[in-house]
Amino acid sequence: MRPSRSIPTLDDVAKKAGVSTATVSRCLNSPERVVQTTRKRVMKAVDALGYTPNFGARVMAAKRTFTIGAIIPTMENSIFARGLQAFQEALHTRGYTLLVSSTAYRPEVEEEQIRALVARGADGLLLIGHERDPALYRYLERQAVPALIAWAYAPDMQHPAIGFDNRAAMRLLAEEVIARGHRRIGVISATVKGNDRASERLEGIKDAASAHGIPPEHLCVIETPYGIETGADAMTQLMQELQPPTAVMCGNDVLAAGALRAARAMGLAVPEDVSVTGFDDIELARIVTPTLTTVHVPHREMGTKAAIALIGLVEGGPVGPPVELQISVELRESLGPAKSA
Amino acid sequence: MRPSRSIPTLDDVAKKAGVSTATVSRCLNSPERVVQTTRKRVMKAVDALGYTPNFGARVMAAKRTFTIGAIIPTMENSIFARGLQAFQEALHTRGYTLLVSSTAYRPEVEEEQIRALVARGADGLLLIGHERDPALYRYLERQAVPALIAWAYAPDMQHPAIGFDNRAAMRLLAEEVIARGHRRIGVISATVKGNDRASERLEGIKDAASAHGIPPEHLCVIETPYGIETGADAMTQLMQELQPPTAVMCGNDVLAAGALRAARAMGLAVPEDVSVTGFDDIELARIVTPTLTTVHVPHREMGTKAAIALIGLVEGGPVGPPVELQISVELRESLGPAKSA
DNA sequence: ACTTCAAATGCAAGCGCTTACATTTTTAAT
DNA sequence: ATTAAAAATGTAAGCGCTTGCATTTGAAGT
Repeated sequence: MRPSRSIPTLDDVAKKAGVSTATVSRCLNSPERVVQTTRKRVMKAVDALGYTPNFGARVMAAKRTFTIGAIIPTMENSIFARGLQAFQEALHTRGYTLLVSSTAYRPEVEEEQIRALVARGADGLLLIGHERDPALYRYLERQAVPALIAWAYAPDMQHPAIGFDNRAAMRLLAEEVIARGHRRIGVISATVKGNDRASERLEGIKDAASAHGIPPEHLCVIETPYGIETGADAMTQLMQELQPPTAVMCGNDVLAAGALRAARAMGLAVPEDVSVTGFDDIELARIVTPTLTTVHVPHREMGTKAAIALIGLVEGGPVGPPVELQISVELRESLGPAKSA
Repeated sequence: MRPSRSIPTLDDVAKKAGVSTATVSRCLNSPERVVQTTRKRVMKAVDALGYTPNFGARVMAAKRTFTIGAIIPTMENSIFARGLQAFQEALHTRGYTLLVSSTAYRPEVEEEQIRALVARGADGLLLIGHERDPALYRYLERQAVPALIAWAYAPDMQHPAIGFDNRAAMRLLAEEVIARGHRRIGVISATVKGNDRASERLEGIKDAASAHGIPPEHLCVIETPYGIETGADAMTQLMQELQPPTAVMCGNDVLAAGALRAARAMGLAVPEDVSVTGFDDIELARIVTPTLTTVHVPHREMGTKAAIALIGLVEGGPVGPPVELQISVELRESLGPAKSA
């Protein structure tokens, strides 16, 4: 739809500067290969015309875009934001540009976005979690676009990855909860389908429960989409049971924030009447009242390392083993001893 | 760096299907122009080869990308996230893809990102706020890339825009504060330089102050970068003055959340000892304790309308006047009457 | 069977850029 | 001065795709 009038091309610049297009191209891409005087002349022409190289043409000719794509489930909250920001910064200092798309947790949208980014010549991709259609991995391989998986880790993963063991992390937290005497534990989990992080976290809780003689099926699990509202609703429901739990473990901090709000609305004191835990340690966790006991994830570190690793792959480096990041349990106010029955 | 081996091209598909490249191209872009039987054959070849059109080549030949770029100051918090999500959804249903970049509030990065997106063939751009180097606007015009400005509104704006009047909105809120008897008002503003939203909000407070006989220079203004920590620090500083303010107005909800935390840390009750207000009404505002009095901005509406407007521009529609969205003051717990001296 | 015309397909010219290779200019050594 | 080597620049061949125009095919009408 753009008027073809006026957008200057390499040719225009070349003409204006009285050189060949090759020289202009070299001025832009490897300045050291053209002598000062000509370079100056060319640059002046570039400025005068307000020339910007046409990216499509450039990609086509050069096969390289210095663009990395990231596809995340959502931008609506800070879970990925922090890590992504670090990722972007690290890329930027290394001369790469980041393009982000989000999928609203819908696999078919993810596929679409992956294709869009690949088609746009992304040199590499950052993907969240490892659970997706194998055909997609085959596609990426075929297109020779390296993809790095973040926010997930398992020692036996097929693909380059950087993350942490969601299951073990949540288990660690659950151990803390159980150690404080909680036996009736409610769980508010994010939707498990197509979300390996959510399902692994849930498993982690079950692991701890089994280990301490609590039959996993005694856990009262509510699965709900992402959000503060949904977290609050789930909490309300949990606490209305005949035998309400003494502790509610949430799949992430956002759900936990909702749970906290619901507890307050119901006149329940946290942690006196009921304990609540989260996961991710986003800023929210320190702001809510009471402050939230949660699992701390080194988001920024993950983002930075992901950038370095991905650039390594893009530039032809070898595929290293999955990288596991250390998490830690942050004990804060929202977790207390179980209320004696 | 991709091995040239194997990535299938239009030609490969054409050969495999025994037709010309033109026919394959038509199959992909205007299927109705090719007869069923051939189309099937071609599609089979496409699938068999795992063919994806090369975007660069496509752009170059067709001049149209169905891609919209958005450049936002930060992804680290939900201020833009909510609106952006709506923006993306609206674009998606209309067949456009959204690519996002962030600038960390640095103008030179913004310029870079704008160029990157334009070069990548973005059909249109979403920009936040109107304050930027005029040369950039000229550049966009020259490249014939329509840009829509969001999160800002002023009746006399030169460019297509959708947003709200930050100054008037903040003034409205300030009136409420003053109406409750506050005369010593502290202000925690985001960095004003290069950020018209921040400076207009500040002006809004001054407007209200002047109107009620409070000399604007009596306002105690602290300017600080974005963040919860910085907000908390500013609050601490403010409350240590000899004559601490009875109300602290913050430039956005995130700063206000920090202020609230600092108040608690200092043993100050909100709003009994000091009132606090925010701006934006992000989810945070309802979660903090006490809940935050703030200005509600219709983020999702803004995102959706921005998408529609921008697509209109991209598809050659006329440039409408700036659109003003209605905001409202949300009175919640954090604002109370001034503590009598 | 023989036009006529529309529908389907093929041909080939770019789109704007990079880069191998060829050519010219400069530098330095004899 | 003369010449070889190095440095700077130019030439032109694609990169993979779309699309105007030419050609072929097929259906319909006589």
